[in-house]
Amino acid sequence: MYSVAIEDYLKSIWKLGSKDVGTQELASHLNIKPASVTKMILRLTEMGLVDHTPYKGASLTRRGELEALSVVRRHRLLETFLSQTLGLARDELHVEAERLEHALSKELEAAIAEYLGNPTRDPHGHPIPGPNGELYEETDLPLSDSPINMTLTVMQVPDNDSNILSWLENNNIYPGTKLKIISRDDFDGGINVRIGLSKIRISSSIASLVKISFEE
Amino acid sequence: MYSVAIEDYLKSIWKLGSKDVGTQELASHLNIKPASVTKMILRLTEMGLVDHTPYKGASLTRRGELEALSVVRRHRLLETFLSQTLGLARDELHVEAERLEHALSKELEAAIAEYLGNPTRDPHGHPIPGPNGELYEETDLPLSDSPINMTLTVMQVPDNDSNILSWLENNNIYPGTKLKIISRDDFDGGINVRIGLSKIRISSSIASLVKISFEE
DNA sequence: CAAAGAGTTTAGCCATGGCTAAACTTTATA
DNA sequence: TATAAAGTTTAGCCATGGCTAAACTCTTTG
Repeated sequence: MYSVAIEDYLKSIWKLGSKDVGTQELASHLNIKPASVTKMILRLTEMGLVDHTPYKGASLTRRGELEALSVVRRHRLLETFLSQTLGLARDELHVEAERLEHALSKELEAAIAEYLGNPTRDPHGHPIPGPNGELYEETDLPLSDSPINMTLTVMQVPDNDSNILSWLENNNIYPGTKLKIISRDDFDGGINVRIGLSKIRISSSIASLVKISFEE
Repeated sequence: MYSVAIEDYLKSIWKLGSKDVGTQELASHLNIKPASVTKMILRLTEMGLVDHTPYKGASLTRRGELEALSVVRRHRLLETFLSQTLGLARDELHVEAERLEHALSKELEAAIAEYLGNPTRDPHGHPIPGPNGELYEETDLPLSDSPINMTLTVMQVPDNDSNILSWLENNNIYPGTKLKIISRDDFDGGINVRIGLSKIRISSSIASLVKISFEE
């Protein structure tokens, strides 16, 4: 079993993409100083969880990736569980899962998954990796890049910013919401959207965090 | 927020009673060497959580006691929650709660307590301290010291030994079970008990871990 | 009541995972 | 293309919380 710190590093590298991740980028994501990151990356490399090219960046090995997926699975199962059982609001889930994920045994993970009926999405719409790291193909697209005048279904909202989340919630934007882009403001990429009867404006930075699909 | 290690020390001292706890006793309870315990006890004393008399032992200050009760509350709420929601067996609960208890926020603790209807006993029958450390008077008595030929109600079983727990469970002994002591073996304190239609023998060491009441 | 034994503490070591300051690479720019 | 800026690494420090070996204190017992 890996330490909390190690699990957090792997999860962060995973979230920051499949490319080589820079020391600084990782450091700011983890709220840690770059020098500390370098040191830990060396240890993770030693452990075979990460590949590191000095001055270039780090990426997960297959083993590291599987471990990261396991952490992500626990996190998203916990969010789903806390939402279902306790009815926590979408913007409270992340923080709680963030700590509990490190204390979840394989057995409890399995019991929760079964209780929930092996869900494939968490309450933010994020895909939940399978018990062996299986992750289905993502086809959801950023709202910011979506075509105008089509009915879109919100599939994913961000999980880690409770301000954004409660703003979205207050505007009835969450997985399942149907909406239509009416127009796009060329100067800054903001979009004007119709949801049911109301019209709202969504800034481009937020629109890029919301993912949609065209499916019914 | 205190570290996992500190929370474990406080909980252990609390469990080992209100008297001064010796270094060795604490060490074996925590699976740690005595020298390490001494060092930590000094730190806890520094922090005002423990009173320590060199070569005598340590006991909790009021602040330390409140913190210990908070950990115990989280542990027992979690056991109750995992039992209710996921239906985990009584002998699986302890191990899981043992790790989760350190990752539970005040908010989640409150949400769980409310969901459960503010229970006062966990699935092993142990009293759950209130949110401010309130603990009601214990009146349950060890089965080993109980009178013969009276109908007794099992109130508490141990939580930390899954072997004993599953043995008890297999013999239908858990909180709520009615039983009657038929006779006591003088040579070793073992007792013979009737539960429903069956008769079984319970060794004195196990009988001392089961607590009963005379109430209906 | 002195010495052995049991229990406790001290001293000093180690791994983990942070930090700052300084050195070193790489990249971008004048 | 030399140099400044930006990013990365190294060196060395610290706290936490373990460990062993040795010293110390208390209690027990011959």
